[in-house]
Amino acid sequence: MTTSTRRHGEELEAAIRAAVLDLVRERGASAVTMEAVAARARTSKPVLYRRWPDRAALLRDALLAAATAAIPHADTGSYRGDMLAVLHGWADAMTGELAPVLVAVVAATAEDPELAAAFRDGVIGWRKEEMGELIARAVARGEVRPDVPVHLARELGQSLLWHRLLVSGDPIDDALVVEIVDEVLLPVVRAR
Amino acid sequence: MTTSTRRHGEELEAAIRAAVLDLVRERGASAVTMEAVAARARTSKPVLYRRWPDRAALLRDALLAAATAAIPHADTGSYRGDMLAVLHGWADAMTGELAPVLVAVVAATAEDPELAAAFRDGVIGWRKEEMGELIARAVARGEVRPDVPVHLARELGQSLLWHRLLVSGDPIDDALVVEIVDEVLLPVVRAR
DNA sequence: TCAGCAGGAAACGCAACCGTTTCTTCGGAG
DNA sequence: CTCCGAAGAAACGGTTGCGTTTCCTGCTGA
Repeated sequence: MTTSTRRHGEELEAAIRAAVLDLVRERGASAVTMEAVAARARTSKPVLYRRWPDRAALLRDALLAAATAAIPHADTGSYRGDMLAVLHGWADAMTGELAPVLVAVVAATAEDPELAAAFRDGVIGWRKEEMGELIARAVARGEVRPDVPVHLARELGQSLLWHRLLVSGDPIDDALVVEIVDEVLLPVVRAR
Repeated sequence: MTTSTRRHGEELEAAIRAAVLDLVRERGASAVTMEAVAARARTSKPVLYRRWPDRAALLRDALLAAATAAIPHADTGSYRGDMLAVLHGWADAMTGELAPVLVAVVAATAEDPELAAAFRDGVIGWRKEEMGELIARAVARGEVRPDVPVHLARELGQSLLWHRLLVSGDPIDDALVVEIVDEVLLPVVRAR
């Protein structure tokens, strides 16, 4: 039985963060009230306030932790393989359980400058570096022209996926990823 | 003096919608309370409730009206010219006074399915058609290969701009638009 | 083993905002 | 000119969520 055992430290915190994400998924970020989180995690408000100064900090922490875990990496040996792997990773995140969380992060960004800064420095900044290295490897292998506009190439594939997730609402699937790589990324990146 | 004149009908409604947008810009969508809107528009709550059933409806209405007005069109006679015009239009919207409003629309979409549907059917759907026609004209002129993946090509440029506005926070300017057209759109669309 | 820290339950006062009601006053249509 | 509908001011009760406090209890680590 896990029931009625009093949780501590790391275990308790994980349960709280999970409760936040559950609420985001089921009823949106506005449903993440201190009361609701405490109830959902079967704990109490003072426990929350002992760890996070206020509601915004808790939401920020839980969302960022989840988003960070979602970033895909790849080093398959070819540009096409790397890009397929990375974009499949994003597509999975954007179609699975994490999708509402990713949407919520961006939405919350609009009203929480601190979250915006952390998200862009941490999550997005890290992703930029990964993509930069991926492209550098491809250039070194001669698969990608050396004068490719890196700042565009490294966000092109993800942009299309984010656009569908956030703006158009159009479906995302594996066929789309392949199409993006073969019809968009390769032509852009190929020597002319 | 405009002061102390009692406004009516269309004029009053416009002032209310403007008040909503002002609040969104200055203090975020969560600051759009019925009290705040009434105060800002120098009117009273019953006036609001006479026109909109609740807070969500008012916000939805004001945001959608503003977003709809932002959609750029173009028919310059060339694919490159059309795309430059359309993307410059978006870039202007995303860097000017409308930027926080566009962000707020997408953010609000996450918690208001009715707004999401209206935004995607209306604003985005309309844009898709415009872009489809733009591409069809370009195909007819022989500037674009006939087997171009239209569903990708028509959202490619905008995706990069939306991604910067919503996700990465990276700057948007006219040089970027030119680069997108010349380095991304043209290579993708050109006969191979 | 036992002291004390941290978890958990309950209730608190407070503030904000909802949507409504009442009443007064302006101004536009006939 | 006058009448009626709409504008505007003010206050209402009700709800919700904040962040805090108090108190008890069980787990953990010395």
